[in-house]
Amino acid sequence: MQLNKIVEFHKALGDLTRVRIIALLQQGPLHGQAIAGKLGLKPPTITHHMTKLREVGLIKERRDKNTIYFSLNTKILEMSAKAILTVGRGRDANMDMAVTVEEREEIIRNLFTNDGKLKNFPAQRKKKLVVLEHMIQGLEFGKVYSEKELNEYLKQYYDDFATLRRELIMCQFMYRENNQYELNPVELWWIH
Amino acid sequence: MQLNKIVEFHKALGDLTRVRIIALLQQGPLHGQAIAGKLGLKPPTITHHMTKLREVGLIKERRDKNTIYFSLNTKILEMSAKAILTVGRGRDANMDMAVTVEEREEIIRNLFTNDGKLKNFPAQRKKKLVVLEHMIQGLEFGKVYSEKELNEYLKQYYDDFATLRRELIMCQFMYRENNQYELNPVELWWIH
DNA sequence: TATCTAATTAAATGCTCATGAAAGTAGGTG
DNA sequence: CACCTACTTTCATGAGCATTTAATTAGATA
Repeated sequence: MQLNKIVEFHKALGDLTRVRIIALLQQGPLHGQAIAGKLGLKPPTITHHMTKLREVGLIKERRDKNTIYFSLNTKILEMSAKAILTVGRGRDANMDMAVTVEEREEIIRNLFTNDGKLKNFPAQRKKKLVVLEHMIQGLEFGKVYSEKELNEYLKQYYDDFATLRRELIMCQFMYRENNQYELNPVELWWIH
Repeated sequence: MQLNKIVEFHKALGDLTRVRIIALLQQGPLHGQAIAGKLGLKPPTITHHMTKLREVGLIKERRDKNTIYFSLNTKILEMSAKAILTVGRGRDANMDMAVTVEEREEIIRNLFTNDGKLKNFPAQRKKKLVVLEHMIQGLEFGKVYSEKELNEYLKQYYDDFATLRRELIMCQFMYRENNQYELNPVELWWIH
């Protein structure tokens, strides 16, 4: 898994309020005001924290009338929690250590314009992985994308979105099921 | 594990520099200046981060002349990383291994009056655990109680609240930090 | 002794972020 | 329509913290 993802995950849990929210959601789904009540906090504060937790993929939600029930994405929680145990080791080392932070930054600097557009799609596997991993940062974990949505998203980086889409599947960053696309669990990225 | 400990652990890993240090130490011990060199940072910065990591138990060190070799305490890393997976969970589920539901009900029926008062505090360990677990059901998980608040709460069950308070700590149902009390997550309860 | 190296401390700087008040949005109901 | 409820957005405040420079401590060596 990418170092930044790991950092963001732990940053999300490096706050007492958010850990208490996790503890509450372990018992079952809850809506916002219930959480606020149990923790003695105001609704805006809960919104703020749920946003943080959602950004790292830890929250699933279901809407009923104008009440939103939050629940825990335990799959993501488990994978993210275990990521730190293997960082810098084994297969992971080949991605994150063989490609140093400086190298990664240089690859991205060379292959993307200042506007964030991809200049050309690299053939070299190492660069390809860096580029793909960089572009999917804007995608949400656990969310299902239609092919149209995914095309739109990819087009902001590169006109030949079909190539990008195909590579995302072939390199296991994403998973396709009857024309719907979803990010693969981070675990699978290590296979590279 | 204690909620605050979990937070401190994740706070320690919620920083890119420290995660990079962890990744480096996964490969083997390193001394301070070597870490500084590999990360492109100054020695004081490394000192700062090693202090943070040491505070949550992640660092072992060995001194050779005036060089200090840091290495990773992988045991602590693993336990701390997994703590978030069970926080807030299990309340009733995990206790059952020691005592059956029927047994528990009989113990509570025998030792509490109809008003819910505790008749006397049992010496037998098994009964003691059931009684304590029963009484803390009214406490909020994740909330910090002053000693005064806790005394007030316990007094509703038993006049000798000091005994109850001491036993709650000794049996690991609660955790005390500078005269503030908090419920321990369930996974500690059945250690003893 | 003086000197070199490694690590730490102290102080300053600048950035990140948790919290809540006030105002705004969205969906549902009478 | 007005009204209610649940949630979000914006903004201000204040606390925490990552980083570095300069000075200091500690150990080893010649």
